[in-house]
Parts: sequence; structure tokens; C-alpha cells
Amino acid sequence: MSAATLGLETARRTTADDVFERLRADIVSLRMPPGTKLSEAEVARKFDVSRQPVREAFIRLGNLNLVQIQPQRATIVRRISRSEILEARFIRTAVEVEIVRRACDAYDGSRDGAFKSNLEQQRAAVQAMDSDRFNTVDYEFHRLICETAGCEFAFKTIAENKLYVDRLCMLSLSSKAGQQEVYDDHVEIFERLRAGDEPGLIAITRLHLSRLNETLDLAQKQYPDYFED
Amino acid sequence: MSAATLGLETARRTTADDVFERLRADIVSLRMPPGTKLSEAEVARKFDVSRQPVREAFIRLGNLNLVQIQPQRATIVRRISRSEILEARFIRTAVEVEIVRRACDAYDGSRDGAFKSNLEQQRAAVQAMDSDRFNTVDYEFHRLICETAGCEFAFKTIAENKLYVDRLCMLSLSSKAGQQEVYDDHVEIFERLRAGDEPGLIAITRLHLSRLNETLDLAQKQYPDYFED
DNA sequence: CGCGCACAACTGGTATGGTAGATCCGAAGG
DNA sequence: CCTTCGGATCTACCATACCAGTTGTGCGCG
Repeated sequence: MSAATLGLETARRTTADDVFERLRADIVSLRMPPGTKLSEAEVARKFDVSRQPVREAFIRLGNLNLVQIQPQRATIVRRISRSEILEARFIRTAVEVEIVRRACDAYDGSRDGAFKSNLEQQRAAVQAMDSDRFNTVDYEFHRLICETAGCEFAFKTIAENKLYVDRLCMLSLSSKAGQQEVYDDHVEIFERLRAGDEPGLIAITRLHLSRLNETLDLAQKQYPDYFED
Repeated sequence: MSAATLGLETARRTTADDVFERLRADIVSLRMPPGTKLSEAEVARKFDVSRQPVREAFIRLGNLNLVQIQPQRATIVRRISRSEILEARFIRTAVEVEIVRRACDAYDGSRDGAFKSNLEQQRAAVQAMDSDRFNTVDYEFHRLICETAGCEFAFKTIAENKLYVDRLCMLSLSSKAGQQEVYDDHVEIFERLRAGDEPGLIAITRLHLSRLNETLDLAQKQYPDYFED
């Protein structure tokens, strides 16, 4: 992912950036479901800009594997790849395990307040069945762990790999029970971290990330057209 | 990294692809050293194409963090960032540890021949002080480990993170002693793998990757202008 | 009725002209 | 001599026009 797409905006905002962001949002939110055909000309008309910025946005989306550019044919919103998601999870697991290992070493309790506040927000989101909200604080929880480990930068990789998964989460099939499970995991992760129980922390982290399987199976059964394998 | 940059070329080749590849090669080979100023118009003239494909190539290079696009100002070959390299190594270490862990479980000796052949080529390259050759087989060695683990895909992430490091290696400051050290590491990695000694394997892998520090220090001392921090 | 070919209507790729913003440099004023 | 201001000259950005493939369709022929 480029620096420009990650928020460290030092440069000024351009039309191409706008188009990119809007399309990106439309894709990950599933307002444009996988398989949707996009056309430079059409999008340009819709956003009332020329084809040029649209084209550049397409290139960047293509680099993120969110769209598939078929020269002289079409550009379509990429379908979800089961194998790709599992591969992304492998990478994320590797990184996250390394992170919690470091976090365990570096833990000094200075972020306990933030953790407790975050967990409380998670609990409330589960109670209110607010999936969007839960997703956001989930993100924040993992960022807190990165900070504890002194590896804020690693969150970039995690977020990048999460891109593929975000659309899955958006299928809103995250039942209350599922979210409760995730929340319980988070609580235990925090407890193990505080206790300095490194082996236990790693084990629960692996278990936590492995839960993606159910979500994946469920989603693929429910929306087979959204998948390419 | 986009699919197009990884060789699974299903689409046809475009002018922009050519420009991208040529610039990329020029950058990682240091024919265009860090800090070199690029201009759409200038590159277009040099390659005898229009500015458009050049622009698109710039965007893709920017996504790979190989160049820095400064709107309305200039586009320059990105300087090497010390912190960024260390961050990339963190990610790579995390992934590689996970890989060898899996490789240890999945090891069945079926690739022993390939490993031995590869190590022999490494030995020869060290002897001949052929850095380029050594770099290539070094790559292959790590790919072999990925294959053993059944995680060919993970090599993509490793290679991607290696992008930042490639320019370092190109400074050809890899002394014969340094290469010998790396070779010895590889030998031991293979031995631990065969012996099924997982803890030892992980330890030597970590040690192996940590050796980058010396290279980095040396390079930064010798070519301070190539670095941005 | 069915098959094939040609043409029309797309698509993305490329070339080029014009615009706004950033920088640099020199001249004018302190 | 130093500072400042203004314009010349860069830059990347955007719009438009044109080109080259791909695809789908419908007409004509077997």
C-alpha cells in the first residue's frame, strides 16, 4: 500500500485521489459488489471528471488487487478469492504472533486504561449489535497491541492484509454470537498480556485468527457469486 | 505488489508496462541512484513515448515506494530509509519464522537434492566472489524453504519486503567474509531442518536475518547521500 | 433454420495541449 | 549587503482527441 493511501498525507489532494477513495469505499462496502463492471468513461461521467483521473484510480485499485483490469475489454471489481484470503491470514498470523511476543516483553501497563476503554466499547457494540462500530474498535484493539510492542508500523501490514477480509466482514453475517466470541478472545488476549503469559498469549492469538474459517465458509455458501474460487 | 509485477502475465504487454519495468530495473540496479530527479517529459523523450505511459509507470513506482511523487514539483528516486528497512525486516522475520516452523513440520526430505544443489551453487559463488550469482541463489534458497512449507505464496511477501533491501545489496559491499557467513547460516538452516530441530531452526533463522545490521551500517557510512534518515 | 462473417459499438491504451501550483532567480528596495 | 517581491520556468495534473484491440450482433449465405 502506498504512503498516500495510508493517511500520512503530506502532499495535497488531487482529483485522482478523490476518485480512488470513493471507488475504494464503494468496493469495500460492497456498494459495488464483486463482479461489477466498471468503465473509465462511465465512472468519469458519474463523478463529472475526465477519464484521466479515473484511469489513475483504476491503476491504484488494480495494484491493491481490488479491481481487475482487462485491457481492451473491461475493468471489473475483483471477486473474493478464498485462497488469497487464507494466504493473507497466514501472513497476518505470522506478524501478529511476532507482535504479541514483543508486546509481552515490552508490556508496562501504561496502556491499560486505553485497553479497558476499548474493551468496554467492544462490549457495548456487541450488545447493541452494531457491526460497523464493532469492526472499528476491533481495528483499534489490534493497533493498541502494535503500540504496546513499539511496532506501530506493523499495523500497516496488518491493515493491508485485512483489506481482503474487510469485504467478508461487510456481508454482515457476523452474528451476535460470533462477535461475542471475538470479544471474549480480546478479553483473554488482554489478560494474558497483563499476566506476561507469552505462550498462552500466542496460543489465543492463533486461535483468534483461525476463527476466520467459519466466517469464510458461511459467506461462500451464502454468496457464491462473490467468490472466484 | 500487483499481479502484473509478479510474472503471472495473462494480459498483454503495454507501453506503460515497458516503461515501468525499465525504470524499475534502473532504480534497483542503482543506475539511477537515490535522489535522482525524474521528469515525465524527460523520461518520455528518452524512451520515445508520450508522457502518459510514463506517468502511469510513475504511479506504480510510487505505490512500490521506489519513487516519491511531489505534486507540481518533481518526482525523485526515493532515498533509502533506515527505519523502513528495519521495519521491512521485522515483517520478513515474522513471516520467515512462521515458514520454517511449518517447513519443519512438513519436511519429508523430498527436496534434499534441490537443497544440496543450491548450497553447492552458493559455495561456488562465494568462492568466485560472484555477488550477483550469490544473490540469485540466495533468493532460490529461501524459495525452497517456502516450498517445503507448502507456502509458495509467502515468497511473494518476502520478495516484496526484499525490494527495499535489494538496493543495499547492490552497493556490492558484501565482502567475501560476509557472504561466507551467510552461506554458513544457510548450511546450518538446512541441517536443523533435516534434523527436525524446530527451536534451533527458528533461532538460526532469526540470527541469519539480524545480520542485515552490519550491512546497513556499512552502507550508510559509505553512501550517506543515499539515505534519508 | 443454422452457421459464419462483417460491421458497429464498446473497451482500455496512447498522444498532446493547456492549466495551476511550486520553485528559482534576479532586480528593486531596505 | 541582506531581504523581498515578482515573473520566468519548471513541475505534475487534467481534459480531450484519437487509436487499437475485443466483443456482440445482425445480416446474408449455405
